[in-house]
Amino acid sequence: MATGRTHRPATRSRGIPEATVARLPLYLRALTGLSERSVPTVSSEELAAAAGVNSAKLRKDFSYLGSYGTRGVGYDVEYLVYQISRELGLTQDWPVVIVGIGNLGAALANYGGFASRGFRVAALIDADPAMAGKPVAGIPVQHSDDLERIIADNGVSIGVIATPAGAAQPVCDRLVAAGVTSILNFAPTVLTVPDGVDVRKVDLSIELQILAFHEQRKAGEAIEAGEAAEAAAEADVVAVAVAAKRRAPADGSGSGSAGGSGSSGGNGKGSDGDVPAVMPA
Amino acid sequence: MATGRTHRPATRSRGIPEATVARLPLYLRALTGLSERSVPTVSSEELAAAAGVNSAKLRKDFSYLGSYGTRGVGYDVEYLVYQISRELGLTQDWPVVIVGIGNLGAALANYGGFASRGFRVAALIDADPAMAGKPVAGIPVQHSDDLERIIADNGVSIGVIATPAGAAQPVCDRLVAAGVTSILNFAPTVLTVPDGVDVRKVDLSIELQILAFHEQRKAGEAIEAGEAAEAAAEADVVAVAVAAKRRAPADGSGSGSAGGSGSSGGNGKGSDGDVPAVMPA
DNA sequence: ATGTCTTTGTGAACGCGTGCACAAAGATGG
DNA sequence: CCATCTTTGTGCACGCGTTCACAAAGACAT
Ligand SMILES: NC(=O)c1ccc[n+]([C@@H]2O[C@H](COP(=O)([O-])OP(=O)(O)OC[C@H]3O[C@@H](n4cnc5c(N)ncnc54)[C@H](O)[C@@H]3O)[C@@H](O)[C@H]2O)c1
Ligand SMILES: NC(=O)c1ccc[n+]([C@@H]2O[C@H](COP(=O)([O-])OP(=O)(O)OC[C@H]3O[C@@H](n4cnc5c(N)ncnc54)[C@H](O)[C@@H]3O)[C@@H](O)[C@H]2O)c1
Repeated sequence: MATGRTHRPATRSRGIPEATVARLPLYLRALTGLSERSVPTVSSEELAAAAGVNSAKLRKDFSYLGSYGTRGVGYDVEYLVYQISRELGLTQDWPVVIVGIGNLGAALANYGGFASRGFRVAALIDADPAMAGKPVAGIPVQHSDDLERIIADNGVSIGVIATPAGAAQPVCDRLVAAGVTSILNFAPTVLTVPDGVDVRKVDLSIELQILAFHEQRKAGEAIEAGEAAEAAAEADVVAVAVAAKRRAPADGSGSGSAGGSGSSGGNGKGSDGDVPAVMPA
Repeated sequence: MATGRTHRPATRSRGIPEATVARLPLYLRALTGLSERSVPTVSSEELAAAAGVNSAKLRKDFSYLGSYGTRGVGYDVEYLVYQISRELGLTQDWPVVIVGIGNLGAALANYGGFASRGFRVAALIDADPAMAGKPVAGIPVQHSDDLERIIADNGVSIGVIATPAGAAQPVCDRLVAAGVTSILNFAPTVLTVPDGVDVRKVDLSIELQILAFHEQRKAGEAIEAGEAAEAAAEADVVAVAVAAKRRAPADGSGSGSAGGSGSSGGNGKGSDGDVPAVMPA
């Protein structure tokens, strides 16, 4: 998940909670799908299922936008699509620049989902002189010397950074100085920006590490359970039916549906008994 | 940020809060930087600044791992690097498969940051027969017919999905059936998985929409302020002319009241004054 | 040994987000 | 017009996450 705003301790922006804002695009996507299939109305229950959220949460989210539903019927799909689009600012055109046209930057430039919702790739910028003029996804790459002019000429307020980590902060500073007030950062660095500028980051490495944490925990629990259950013979399974032997540690607590997990941890490795490289004092 | 776990209402995994787990990679990155510069110890204040978080939060995060600091001194960098790595499961090897080797998948395969921390690209999988055998980032692409065998042979438990949206759920199902229990999804779809399987998603489109929301809000506020202050000269909040002609309808309603529905959008503009395609009844 | 100074670890308060549960609103049928 | 049935909108309670603030722990100097 690309998470992480910077600064702004959850300022209830115009009355709409941040968590709600983050879900609106999800609803919008589900609604667009319904719209294409000409479904006229949808209930909170159905839409919530399509978006993968709780229906009460969805209703509360919509309540922040106003009362757009009809009791006993549900929500008018087209109308809701319009309202959410307007709320998110998608009824206007957002020129975007991508800085750093390498592997990732090029993939982003080629991404069709960009233009689909009000976003338009206004320019591609790279520091490599050899790339200047070369077209990527039909758009000629421009040299970063012209960054300020490009931002100004196109009225760009959203910038995407796909440069190496070391270049990210300097590029960010230039973008901000040139007038950009929203940045989507793919480089693995913490960007520092002045107040009034929003930064969101997408960090593949962090996502994988979070998954690894849970994966390790799952494997650990499985082993614990397995050993407790007396040297289960199912030692080196990997494929077997995933949650088949689900052992739910029955954590006891009532509310949280828990959801631990069983399942085979992939690597049945044994070599993890490493020792701290350095002791603390 | 790539956000979004699926299911699991924040089950305090092994006592470590989910929010803390999500920050550990951030700390680890900062610590690695210090380690490379041979800094022996670091205070919570310094490290927190480097990671872009509050120092109290950082100390509380570390307290979940144990008492690894020394009062009056700070934390031993090397020791902390090891502890966090171990906690995240990075001391072991995690074979990963990438499914869908298109623009994005190829960029991911080429991503160096992958191997840096215990993650190893075990295989690249694509449904296009024309791609089979072709090397991408030095690794030959394999056909998706062999998906199950590849997962099993390599003991893969983490899968990355970079296929078109339509193929994501079927691919996900096959991965899970084959034994994968953690999935990082780049396709713009809500994946449904059985209990015990973790899904995280990276959704560029959602990130942009969230930025657009705030961008619109900023523009609206700037105008409000400007008008209220009567052509005040302090217009240069950050980016002066950015989207200067937007006119947020300033819905006025306080919290919840939900009352003032009417008030038709205040955009007196000509061109962008779209009208709801359908009214709600 | 004692005092001072730095920094950790955490108790406690607070606010946000979530989900339950239900009254009210409105559709639908007779 | 009334009864019934569906579904919204939201009051409320609860738990997680964040932050403040401070006592305790230990380093270091004298
Ligand atoms: N490739 C991925 O899948 C992936 C995944 C996650 C994160 N990332 C991160 O995204 C960033 C880009 O990754 P990549 O694989 O595309 O790298 P890359 O080396 O292929 O591309 C980087 C590009 O940035 C350009 N560049 C360098 N300095 C610049 C500057 N100051 N101004 C403008 N352009 C500049 C380079 O000329 C190059 O074209 C890196 O920070 C990487 O860590 C990449
Ligand atoms: N390119 C981006 O920057 C970007 C950004 C955000 C999200 N995405 C999403 O990532 C996904 C991939 O984007 P892309 O630009 O690389 O698309 P792409 O069309 O270039 O690549 C898709 C690849 O998936 C393969 N594929 C299709 N069905 C498959 C199946 N059933 N099993 C295995 N492989 C299959 C195709 O052969 C193709 O090689 C899309 O869902 C897209 O929306 C892409």
